[in-house]
Amino acid sequence: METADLKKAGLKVTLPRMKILELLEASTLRHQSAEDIYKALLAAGEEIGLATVYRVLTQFEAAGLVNRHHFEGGQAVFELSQGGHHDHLVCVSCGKVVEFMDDVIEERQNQIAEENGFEITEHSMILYGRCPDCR
Amino acid sequence: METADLKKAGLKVTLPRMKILELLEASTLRHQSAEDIYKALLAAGEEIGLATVYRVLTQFEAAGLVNRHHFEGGQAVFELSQGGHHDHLVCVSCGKVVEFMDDVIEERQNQIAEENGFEITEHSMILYGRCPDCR
DNA sequence: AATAAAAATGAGATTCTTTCGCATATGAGA
DNA sequence: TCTCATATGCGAAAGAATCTCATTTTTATT
Repeated sequence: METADLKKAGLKVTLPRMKILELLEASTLRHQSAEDIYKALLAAGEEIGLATVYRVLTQFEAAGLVNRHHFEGGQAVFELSQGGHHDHLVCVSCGKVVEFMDDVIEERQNQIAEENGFEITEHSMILYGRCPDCR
Repeated sequence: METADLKKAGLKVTLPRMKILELLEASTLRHQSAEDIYKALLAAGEEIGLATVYRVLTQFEAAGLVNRHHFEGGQAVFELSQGGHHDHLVCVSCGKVVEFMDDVIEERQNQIAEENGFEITEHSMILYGRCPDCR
């Protein structure tokens, strides 16, 4: 991913946007809050305001570059939207996040929506528990 | 449900707690925010503070009397926890909420948790879309 | 029924996350 | 390089939920 992706998304190529995109790509943590990203940028010597981080992430989300999730407890987290749709397993103890995708569940969801006459726009499915390391 | 349920839950029988419980039972809306409840109480002539509403709902949740859900966009909503576990279909247009329960999905969730070595404590599954009336 | 101790309430202050407003700075095209 | 639309940074503001603490209400006891 690079500047071309920003242009393609109809976004001007600005320094904050590039830096945030780079950080998302370089980071080992796939799920980060706006504040995490803000602090990481600060630590890297980039002086980008928190409001800008929020704004840019929201734009990235609208452009389909990132996804936003509301895991329980406070801040939203953002992840680069590479690799298609998936759901999450979140460790309530250490915060580890595992992504998964299950066709059976996806299919049942559609079926349930249909049975109720709903036209699904999106869904949020998060399993909370204790990961192997924390049990 | 009545005062006995409060005692059973280890909660003193106070006027705010009784009124809130009554309201939850009497209301046609099964999913309400703390503020909704606060306003409904006000409208009914009960002078119960918002902080108390939050406190009481949190206690009810801990006691298993109500469930709290974070649908997207703002406030948490609360529902009387009668009728066992279920998930939700939420209309993004009118806010209507439909409850559902699917054994296939529940089973797959457990399986996925197991495959990943997780011990599930809870889960949140919400399908967003447009309901029949809003399509 | 009266009383004392423990617990709950109300009001406002406070925290936390996110957004907004506006003056200044920056990027893209001429 | 110049111009203009757009983006940024900062502080203010909004929204949701919690906390503090003086006061009131319960419950248990007499």
